[in-house]
Amino acid sequence: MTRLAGSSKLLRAMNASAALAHLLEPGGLTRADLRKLTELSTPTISEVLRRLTEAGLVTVVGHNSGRPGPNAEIYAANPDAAYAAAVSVRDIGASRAPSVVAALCDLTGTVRARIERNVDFLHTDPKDALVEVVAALRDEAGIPEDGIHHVQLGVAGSYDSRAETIRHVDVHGFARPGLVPEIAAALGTRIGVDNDVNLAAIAERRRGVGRDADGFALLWLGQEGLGLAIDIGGTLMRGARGGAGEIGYMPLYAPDSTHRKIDLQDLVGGAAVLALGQDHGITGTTPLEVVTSAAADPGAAGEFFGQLADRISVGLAAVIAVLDPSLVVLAGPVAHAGGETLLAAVTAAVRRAAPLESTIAVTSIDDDAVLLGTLDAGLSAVREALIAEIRDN
Amino acid sequence: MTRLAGSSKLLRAMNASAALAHLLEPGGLTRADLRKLTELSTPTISEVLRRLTEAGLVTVVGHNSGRPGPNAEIYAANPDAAYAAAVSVRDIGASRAPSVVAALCDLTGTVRARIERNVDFLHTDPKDALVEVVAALRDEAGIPEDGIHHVQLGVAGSYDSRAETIRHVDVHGFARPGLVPEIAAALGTRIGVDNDVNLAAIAERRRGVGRDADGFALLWLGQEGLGLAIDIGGTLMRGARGGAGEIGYMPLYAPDSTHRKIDLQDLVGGAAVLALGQDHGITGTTPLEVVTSAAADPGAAGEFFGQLADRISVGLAAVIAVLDPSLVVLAGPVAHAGGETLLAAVTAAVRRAAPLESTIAVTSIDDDAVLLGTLDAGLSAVREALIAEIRDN
DNA sequence: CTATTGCTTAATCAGTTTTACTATTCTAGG
DNA sequence: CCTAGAATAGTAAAACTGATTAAGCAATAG
Repeated sequence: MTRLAGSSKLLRAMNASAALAHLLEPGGLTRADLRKLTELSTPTISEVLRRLTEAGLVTVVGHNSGRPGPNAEIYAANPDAAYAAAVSVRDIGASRAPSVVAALCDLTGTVRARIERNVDFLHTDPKDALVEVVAALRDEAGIPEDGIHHVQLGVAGSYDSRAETIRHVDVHGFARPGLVPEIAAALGTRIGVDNDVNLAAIAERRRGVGRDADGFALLWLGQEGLGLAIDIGGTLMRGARGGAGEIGYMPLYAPDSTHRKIDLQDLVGGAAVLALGQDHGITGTTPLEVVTSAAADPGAAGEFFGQLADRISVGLAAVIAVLDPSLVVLAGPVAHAGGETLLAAVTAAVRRAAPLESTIAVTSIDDDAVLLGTLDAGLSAVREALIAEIRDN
Repeated sequence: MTRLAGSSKLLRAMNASAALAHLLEPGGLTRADLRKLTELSTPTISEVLRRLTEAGLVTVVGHNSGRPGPNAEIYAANPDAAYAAAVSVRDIGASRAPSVVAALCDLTGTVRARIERNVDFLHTDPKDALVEVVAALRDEAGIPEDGIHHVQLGVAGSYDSRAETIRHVDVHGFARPGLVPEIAAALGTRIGVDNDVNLAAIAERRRGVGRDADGFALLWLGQEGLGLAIDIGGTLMRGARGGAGEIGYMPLYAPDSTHRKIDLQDLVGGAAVLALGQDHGITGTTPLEVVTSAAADPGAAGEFFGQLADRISVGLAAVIAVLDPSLVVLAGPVAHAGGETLLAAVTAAVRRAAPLESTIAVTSIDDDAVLLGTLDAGLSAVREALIAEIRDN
């Protein structure tokens, strides 16, 4: 419970930070709106807005009209008060996609720059690449040297925030201990790192099917591996060492020793999907191609989807039993390509395996979910930093 | 982030509630201690203590001495300011234990009364039984009619706090929708309901091996079923409908159709433990007896423990992959009886199945963990209610 | 022109802190 | 053993900060 104590200074800081928090939400607010939201009196709201405006965090963005009396001023957070950068790094592997995708947005979330790079991390130090990419973003958006407050990094691995170390990562050079503080020092900004699947879940929470859920589990079916993100009321469960959701390594029960030990990755990882597709005579040289062509002709690929769904339901059943999520989201390239056909098959398979109370859905994000989520995470970090700064300045 | 806003009234309430929160912790505090803890000035501390004392929430419990100057007064929460009652209801099933165990404690956590009943719920309405038990507790402790602020109920089922309904419960009469509000009305107190395994985890967090963990998963191996509780930094994950941790229903992967569908309950539930024991020629007519006699002669029962541990590791592997807990606690009668022998076997089995980073431990609570946890939960509820009451009176 | 609304100014109020002071108790020195 | 001095506990008064209430002025729709 609240153990904050203090004097009138604390009060002022709290009121300013409460107002700023409301102003950071999209859509402008008049003094009257803020009055209702914060339950503060008019003079106090004026005073708070005066200070926030002086600090450059808030600006007048318009005027009300159409009602009697003077036109009320509409305030909103100043878009240029701070910027957040997002960098998504991935193993190129089977797909031929760029290995670095990055974007920059202002305080209102508007994307100001977006670039793609094909960095060869075998011959480039991650720190140098990061610095170069962030500088390029700044150039493209035309933003001053110190404009970026936070750089958020997304990687296909688990991030141990306590040890500040990235683990289980395939991209060369990123597992080096001490890398993250080095990058932070080189960039001169705050830095956040998170698992790509977690970041996709953040995007799903803010713009996708997870928007109104009180919590959900997101199963990521990627070209290579698979992953899980757990959202509880908007916050992600990361586990003791950032390893929560690393279900690819989950061993499966073998009733007797005649079956070799297999894990979930062997069942629904990219290689397994590719092999399953070939068994069913479906064309394609990557998992994504296989599922895409199967989804194009669901009639012929019914058997394929059925078996794939059965395998997916093995993992989902464990997740549902442990977490009881109200919603399960299927995401990642394979799930996106499978679409409604895959969804129907998985729903049926899970219902067969266990009494199902969770809703299952497919991601509704068509753009690069990981990048969008990384941006969202970076933006949240910037906003919280601003609010905290106001609160305990 | 903090969106609280208000005027000096809020400040006073916050300061009072912060002080009360500190005073509710065990051990008395002087004004000087509170000064350091809250960073408030001496006059303010005096004022806050004056108000809290007037409200009867705080009393002087002693005087400092041995240092120069006047003897400082030592303040602490008044034990008799409020009481919490805990009632643990269980299905008698194979064990012959009482079906209702209840206790009452004061605000400092001292147990003032404890009773056991063997209520036949086939012929008694839960509401009537609850009212009777709580009245008996009050009598035994000699506490006035309105002294009990909160009654906490523990049941072997999942509690959906949104629907105020108990699900998956074996005890007759408790699944009836609307029961919980009825009980609350009949008792005239606040009421809390939770799953027995969750409550055992609360006890483990406050008095057991989970004390210093930043999070843990508790696997409950009971006489009948099994369950899981997930503690994240002191708060429990309950899932969308209170069904998180209902891993008994978790279906297991069957690589081909020759194996019938089985779930985890079939593998490590009480009946399975009993059967496994009999297969290995271990004496005993209940799961607890089997494990107890096996643990008495670990040399002869090595094979039994090995196979049991293999089965347990199936469930644990899924839990660890999904949650990445820093600690896994084995609890419940079977685990308690298995002790260090079982622990060693399970640790070995899990290590074989998956790269293990989580520590595994056996519960360190010898008393009725569920009842203790229920008391703890009730006490926390009372304390938070008092703090909140002060805060926004 | 009037009613209504937006916003500011002045006066008041509540709560905390600073400063000053008194009272109490231990320690040290005679 | 007694007493002076130092350190600490707690209170009282005054000053300070920030919020609210009340009053008033300006702007605008109808």
